[in-house]
Amino acid sequence: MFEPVKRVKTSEQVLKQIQARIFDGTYKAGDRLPSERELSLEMGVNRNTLREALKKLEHMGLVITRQGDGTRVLDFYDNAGIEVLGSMLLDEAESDGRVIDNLFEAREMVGKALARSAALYREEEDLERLRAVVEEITSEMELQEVQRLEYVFFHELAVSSHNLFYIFMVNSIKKVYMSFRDLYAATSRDTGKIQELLASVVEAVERGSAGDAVKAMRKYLSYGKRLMFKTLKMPMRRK
Amino acid sequence: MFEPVKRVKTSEQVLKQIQARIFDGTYKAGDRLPSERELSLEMGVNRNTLREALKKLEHMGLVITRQGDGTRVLDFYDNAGIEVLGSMLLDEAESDGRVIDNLFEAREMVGKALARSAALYREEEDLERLRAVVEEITSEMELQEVQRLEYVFFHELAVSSHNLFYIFMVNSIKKVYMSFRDLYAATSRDTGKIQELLASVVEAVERGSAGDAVKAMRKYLSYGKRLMFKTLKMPMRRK
DNA sequence: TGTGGTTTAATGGTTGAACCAATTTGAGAG
DNA sequence: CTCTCAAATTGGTTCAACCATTAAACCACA
Repeated sequence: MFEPVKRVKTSEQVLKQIQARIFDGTYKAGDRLPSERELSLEMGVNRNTLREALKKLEHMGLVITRQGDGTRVLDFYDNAGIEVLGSMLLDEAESDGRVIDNLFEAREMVGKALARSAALYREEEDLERLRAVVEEITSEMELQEVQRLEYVFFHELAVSSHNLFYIFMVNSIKKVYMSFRDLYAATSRDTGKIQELLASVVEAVERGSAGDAVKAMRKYLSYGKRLMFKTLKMPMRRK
Repeated sequence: MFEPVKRVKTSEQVLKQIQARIFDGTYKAGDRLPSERELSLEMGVNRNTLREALKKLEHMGLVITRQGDGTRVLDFYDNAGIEVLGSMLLDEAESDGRVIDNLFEAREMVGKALARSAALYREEEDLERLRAVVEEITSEMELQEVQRLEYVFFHELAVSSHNLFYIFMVNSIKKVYMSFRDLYAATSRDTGKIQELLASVVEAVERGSAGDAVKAMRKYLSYGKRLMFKTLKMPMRRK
């Protein structure tokens, strides 16, 4: 199976370069970046293209731009939004396992919250969609497809909770996970077991039992976590 | 006390206009926006300026742009990231209280997770910073300043958890809350009580007792929630 | 001495026109 | 009906110029 050729836009390459310098500390918090005219000249791109990259950095909370002054680097611990985590994973400067560990802890927190809230607030139509997703999982599927359905399941849980915050948060998280999709997809899984675990979540949600839904979710989460850490040959270090 | 004068960039106004049309359904999911040349002409701005706005919309997950094809509207329930919630609040089309309710439920979930994780993983230096924030709260303070410190407290809790995901998530949430800062700041509060409630969270975190930290956090959260709903003259509808 | 006004230089914001590159469309060949 | 390829459409990039804001230097005056 071939991978689709990825065309990289110029502005995207520019973005990555500046971003890398922020993450590795070349540009520190408080520093002022060279002027747009200088930067564009140095990188050999047009000022408009460079500006596109700067705008995205600003939106991510990595820099702040003020007309007449310049573009300054922000402390990303204080300002960066959740989508930055994906970029950091790709730069893999922090890939000592700490970030992965962090992600799995968050996954647990979010998963439980979704299960609980869905059990409390789901409507009839929600149940149908949840069941449909679980039944769609088959053993002949490619791993990437199973993974996609697991995301859809989380999304449908969020929708079932009827909480806009949860819905958008799941979307944000999905983008982060997409960054290390390959790694995740390399983890072998028993699709039958996954289907079974998710089905029991749906069952509890259907009964409206928040406690059982959380328990079922925990089982599913720990199964995935165990497999992942085994694949990574990484110890589960956190409590 | 004066408010700083807000200068609105052209591209920002363009952004708002298109965004509004997406939220109110004028542009539906799947629709193709008019071409950049058309839109810029119609709005009376330069194509580059318009493109800046489109780029931001794309980054938010509201549209997708493909060279040669065009710019298409996405279903924001499936694609929008968490930062969109702020924009939706401002457009206040959904301000029937539902979103506020959603936010408070999420606030509870996040708050507890932070308290628990901080109690488990905090270091000595973290405690000092947490204490410092709590002590900084005084009764003579303006409400906006108290509010800022409450955000700082959450941020420091996230830092204490040593979980990058939590840190960035708090940053994202902060941006959402900033959108309805005025409303939040209009809620009268007993700063002494707040200080006391937060202090007991710190105390539990210091002892490393996750259970107590969560309990203390719950007290603090429900105090703020009660006040807010009273101010809004809104019933707490959700379970 | 310092307070406020003015000038100047640097920086980002916006504009306009032109051309490049990807995609879609549809007429025409087979 | 299907395939091919040229044309039209759309976003991506470049170039050059000018506008708006900011900060710093300088100056006048009390």
